[in-house]
Amino acid sequence: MENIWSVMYATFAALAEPNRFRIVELLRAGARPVNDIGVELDLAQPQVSKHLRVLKEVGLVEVEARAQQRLYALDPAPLQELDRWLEKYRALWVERFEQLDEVINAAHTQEKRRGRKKR
Amino acid sequence: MENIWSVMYATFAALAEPNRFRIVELLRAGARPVNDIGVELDLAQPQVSKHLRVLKEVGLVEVEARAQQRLYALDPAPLQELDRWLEKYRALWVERFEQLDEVINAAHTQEKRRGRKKR
DNA sequence: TCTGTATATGCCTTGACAGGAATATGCGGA
DNA sequence: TCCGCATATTCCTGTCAAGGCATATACAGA
Repeated sequence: MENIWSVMYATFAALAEPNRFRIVELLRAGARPVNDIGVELDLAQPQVSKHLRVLKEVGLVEVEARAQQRLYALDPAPLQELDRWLEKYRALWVERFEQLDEVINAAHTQEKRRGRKKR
Repeated sequence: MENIWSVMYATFAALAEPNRFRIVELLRAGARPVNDIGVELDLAQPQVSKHLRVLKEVGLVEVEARAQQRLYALDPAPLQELDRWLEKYRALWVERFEQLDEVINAAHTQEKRRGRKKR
């Protein structure tokens, strides 16, 4: 059995590769056949196919056969997963912002205080 | 000069490694010294140090010296970047949802229509 | 059925990276 | 100053993934 996060690792790995990231960004504008992608991003056709395979395996992309070509379209589902995962972290940067705010206020009031204990 | 996305690739690469991902998840609850992390996640100390180095390089973590130990804390800034990047994609899953909705409605009304052209 | 176009797959080489084990470094206390 | 604890670094090895190139597959049209 697999780790519950394994899907996320795979998604991260897929997006960590610059050319795949570019493909994802490109497909955001709409579906494209393989050759188109290669031309647009200046990649050899076999490499495009291979990258698309990886993207398909993690569910970031889906194919539709259109005569002899394949139309690849972005499937945002894994990105939505990522978004849900980030949810847990949003509180952190809000908190950070408040801390920063506090520091600024402290500076403004020129108030000197001893280092507070961490919670 | 670097690609504007290079920071994102690095963040993705950092999070694609299961043990680093676990470290990030662990640090969400608060800062920890190196040894603590190793014990908690059952990792050898050198590996923890190495993973922390990578996390620090991408800015996901920051260190505070505390006597002879180092307290590692999560820095959510890169995650916030990620969040901002995802912003552009949120519209996609909303759109998907609406398409799905449409399909459901169509099924409910038993309406038969010819395949519409893509926009 | 033969051909050409679009795409997928296989093989090879190379580079990056993770874990393991040994060792170096930094710092506080006696 | 010497020792010990906490952490960082180094070296080694194995694995895996990406690019380049050649080739296989699939399908439409003549």
